[in-house]
Amino acid sequence: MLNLSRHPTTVYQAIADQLETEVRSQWRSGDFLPSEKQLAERFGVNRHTLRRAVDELVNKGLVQRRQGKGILVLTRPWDYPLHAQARFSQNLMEQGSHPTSERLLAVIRPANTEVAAALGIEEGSDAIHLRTLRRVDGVPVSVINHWLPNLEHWPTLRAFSQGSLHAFLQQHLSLTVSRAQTRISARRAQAKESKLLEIALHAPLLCVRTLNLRDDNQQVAEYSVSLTRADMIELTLEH
Amino acid sequence: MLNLSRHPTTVYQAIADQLETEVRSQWRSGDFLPSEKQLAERFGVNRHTLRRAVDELVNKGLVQRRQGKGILVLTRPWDYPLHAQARFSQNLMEQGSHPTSERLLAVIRPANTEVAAALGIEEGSDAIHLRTLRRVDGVPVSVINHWLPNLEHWPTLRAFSQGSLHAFLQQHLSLTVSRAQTRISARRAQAKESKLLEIALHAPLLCVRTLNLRDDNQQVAEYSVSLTRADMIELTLEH
DNA sequence: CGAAATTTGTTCGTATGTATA
DNA sequence: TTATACATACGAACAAATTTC
Repeated sequence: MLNLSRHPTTVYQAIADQLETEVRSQWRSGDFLPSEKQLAERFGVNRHTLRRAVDELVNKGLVQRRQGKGILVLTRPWDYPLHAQARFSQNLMEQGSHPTSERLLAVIRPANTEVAAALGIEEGSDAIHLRTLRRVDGVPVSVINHWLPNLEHWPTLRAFSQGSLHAFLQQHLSLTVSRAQTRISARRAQAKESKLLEIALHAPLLCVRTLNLRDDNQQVAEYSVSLTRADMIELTLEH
Repeated sequence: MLNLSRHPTTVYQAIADQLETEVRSQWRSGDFLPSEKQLAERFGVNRHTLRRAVDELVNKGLVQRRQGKGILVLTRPWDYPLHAQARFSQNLMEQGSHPTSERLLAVIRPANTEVAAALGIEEGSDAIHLRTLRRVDGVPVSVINHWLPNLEHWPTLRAFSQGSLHAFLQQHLSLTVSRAQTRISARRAQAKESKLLEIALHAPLLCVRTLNLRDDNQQVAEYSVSLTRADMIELTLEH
């Protein structure tokens, strides 16, 4: 009855495998699975064992428990090709210059420790803060926070609404910038990020911090931190 | 007895909070906690309840279970100050040339699809496969798989046991190599990787795929895939 | 080397609490 | 209010991995 072909280690694991297959094929985002009681009866196991199996799906981000309601399916179609076939590649040097971005936020706010250190300004002093969301084929892939120390650019920048920020700086402020340093790390998606990027809580994100200098005087022009869905994008670098 | 000050919701949560405090203050990486039986008796709860509390710490990546042994503490003091202060930086260009690596594996085996494509050989034909583990201050940070297409190097390479692979190639085979392409992605740690790197299951890993060419004739000399603890290492790139 | 003891992992059962419809 | 469904907690037993003797 159960698929025990690959790793027939435990009962709950076999049930988890079976449930994952069903969730990925015959259930859709927003659906609720049958109740734990029903599923336990169907598989002929104790409800604890069934719960342990569902735990696996919860940890994989495929379903969510809702007390009093049921087990919510989160499956997204691009969850299937876990292998890198369906990934997009992005050149690491193209940070901040994607024509497909939309602006989510544009404010002036005090710089925190990290931003102040990067921009070379005093902690708590004002800086321009933009947030953009980049999509590929309509799917959100990166949320990028940009900070700029030069407040004189604010009247112009607040008009930025979509497209490439670097192209905008060039066009409206005659400002050309180049990358001085790039730092790459990875971490799990937190609540806000998982909502923006439409992914599971704790899904892995690539984090790229870039410092951009003005070409003319080598002053810091922009500091950006991009968070990119690691299941969608791979960074490349040619030497 | 238990710290119920903040979220006194459940027994297991209160125990988890208490254990987390203790793990962060009085235990060190590599220690084993008292047995579940002892802890359950100490807190006056059933072993299931104690296990549910430890589950919380496992999910946070603070401890790891080892069947038959105990509960391993992984405390990383840099877990809370989410700022990257305590991180080590690694230049992205230094892939494969770390003097602190130890060899875990050295075999000849058929290349799978990915490796064959990278090395430019036929799928299923033999290649040299090395696996190394890199540590920083004794803490495992990267596991690296290296594949080399030239089987003539095997008699020499099988003697490689520790240190920098690239230095070894240079010294014993007069082979100098350079990076041609680098691809960077991120994913969650799977079971084997989390054990090797002593991190939580599903902890984020940076994955760097590098293609190295011989300097003399530009032939593919080595393809490597490194998996690095994202909580420990940050990749940097100066331009 | 092997048997026993220890420790974590899995599975059953039962009961009660809490959130939702 | 009642019924349903998930959440927590206790108890018992055995399996599997590791260490110890």
